[in-house]
Amino acid sequence: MSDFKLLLVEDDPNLGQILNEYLSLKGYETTLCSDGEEGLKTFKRGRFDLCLFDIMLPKKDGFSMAKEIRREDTVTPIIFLTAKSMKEDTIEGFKIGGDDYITKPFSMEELLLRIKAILKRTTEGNPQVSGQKTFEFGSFHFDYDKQMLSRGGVETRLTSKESELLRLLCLHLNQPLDRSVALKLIWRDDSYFNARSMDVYIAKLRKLLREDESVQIITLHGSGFKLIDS
Amino acid sequence: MSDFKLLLVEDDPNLGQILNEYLSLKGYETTLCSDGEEGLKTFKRGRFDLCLFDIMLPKKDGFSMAKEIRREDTVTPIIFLTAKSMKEDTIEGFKIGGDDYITKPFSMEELLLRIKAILKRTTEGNPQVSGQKTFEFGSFHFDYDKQMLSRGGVETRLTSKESELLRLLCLHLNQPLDRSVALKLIWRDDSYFNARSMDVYIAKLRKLLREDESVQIITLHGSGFKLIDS
DNA sequence: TAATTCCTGTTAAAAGATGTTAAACCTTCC
DNA sequence: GGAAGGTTTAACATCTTTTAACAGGAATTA
Repeated sequence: MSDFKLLLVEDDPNLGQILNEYLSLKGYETTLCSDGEEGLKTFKRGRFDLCLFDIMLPKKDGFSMAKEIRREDTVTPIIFLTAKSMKEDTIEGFKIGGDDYITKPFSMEELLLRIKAILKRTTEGNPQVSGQKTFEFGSFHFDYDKQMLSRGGVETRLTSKESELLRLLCLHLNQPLDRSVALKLIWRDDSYFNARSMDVYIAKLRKLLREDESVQIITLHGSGFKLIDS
Repeated sequence: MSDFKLLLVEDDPNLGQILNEYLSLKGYETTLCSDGEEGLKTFKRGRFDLCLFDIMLPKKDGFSMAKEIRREDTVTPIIFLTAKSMKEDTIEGFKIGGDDYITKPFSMEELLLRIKAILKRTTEGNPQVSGQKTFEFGSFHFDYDKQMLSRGGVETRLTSKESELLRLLCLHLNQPLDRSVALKLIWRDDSYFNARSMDVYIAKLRKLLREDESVQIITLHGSGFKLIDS
């Protein structure tokens, strides 16, 4: 039970409904609004831990809402739901103070991970919410913050991309990790070249993990990978 | 002792002098400039928590100054000192991102309250402008105001840029500090050369922090740095 | 099963970003 | 004007990430 309150503003009734149900299922208390003015009113009335704003909205768009909110409140994180066509730098301008964005179409899992990451960040220093930063699998110990993989006293420094990918695999230990989820979370975009880049990193990780036979990265052809620890 | 730095730009020498003295008395560190160009130059050179700009000024008016500043810095609040005759809606346009205005004649107390309110709002929970002045990490103690880093009785005097950067890293301890965020806040401009300058300072800090193994500055390739304390 | 196509594995080279040091440049203070 | 200290620029080294190229598998279709 996470007990976090989310404000979701999305005009597409189908998507809004689905997101609302999914997030409720995941333990968040979600309030759904279907246009900008209603969203803003709702925001001002209640207290929310995080906002999810579609950008194109009736009456008042997501950016305008954010701008108004930021006059009073520089803390509450806002995630924008954007169409892929959106210029990156348009959005960049709004990435001040913990804001983030996610491009449509996105998977539920992707959104959830993003929400978790942000809430973790903003609640940090709060001992009861300790995020997972270290992982154990096989005979390995992996410290995501330090970007360090160690085994039997031997430490290997990882690069940022290696760390990011290994972290995602660890979070899904013995479970499938979807290609496009990983690509969007780490590379921010699921494109052909990024996909090939990811394959290169899978190869690198495999080489590193070769030390321990009980650990492997399995290929799920056409869908993704799975880190298994037997 | 509030320890906030204010930039006051006012061409009327009498008013400027009085405000300067009054605000200093109230515990603010005030810098007074008498025209727009000087004000802008001073702003770019130092780090201020709040600006007080007269609108009618020699060389460059207050609005133009604000406009130039907002290109680089969307954070630092600005209060305009306006003549009563000024059209309200002219000013409204500039009330973006925490800006405010106050019409002449005003009482000192009124201004003080306005300043307090804004500083309170912008400092609260906002890591980038948090008023935290001393930091502990690993076996280090860092005093931002004194620009002093100490460890086991050994004190090292830091330069201002070193201090600014270390402060930002400390404010984001164990969290990513974005390159462009740091550049905009410290160098006021995210350009190629400033970025290289920042890299030089990262190297300097790393050398200083090398004393304690449990503390490191991790590179987040393509995005920034992270000060970790394990 | 053969042929085709798509997807992944692997390696190396290219491109890009950062690390590091030293010299050049700028201020400030005598 | 010169010295001292701080900051930026330049140059080169190194590391990280992406792109390219080719080799194999896996799935699909006939």
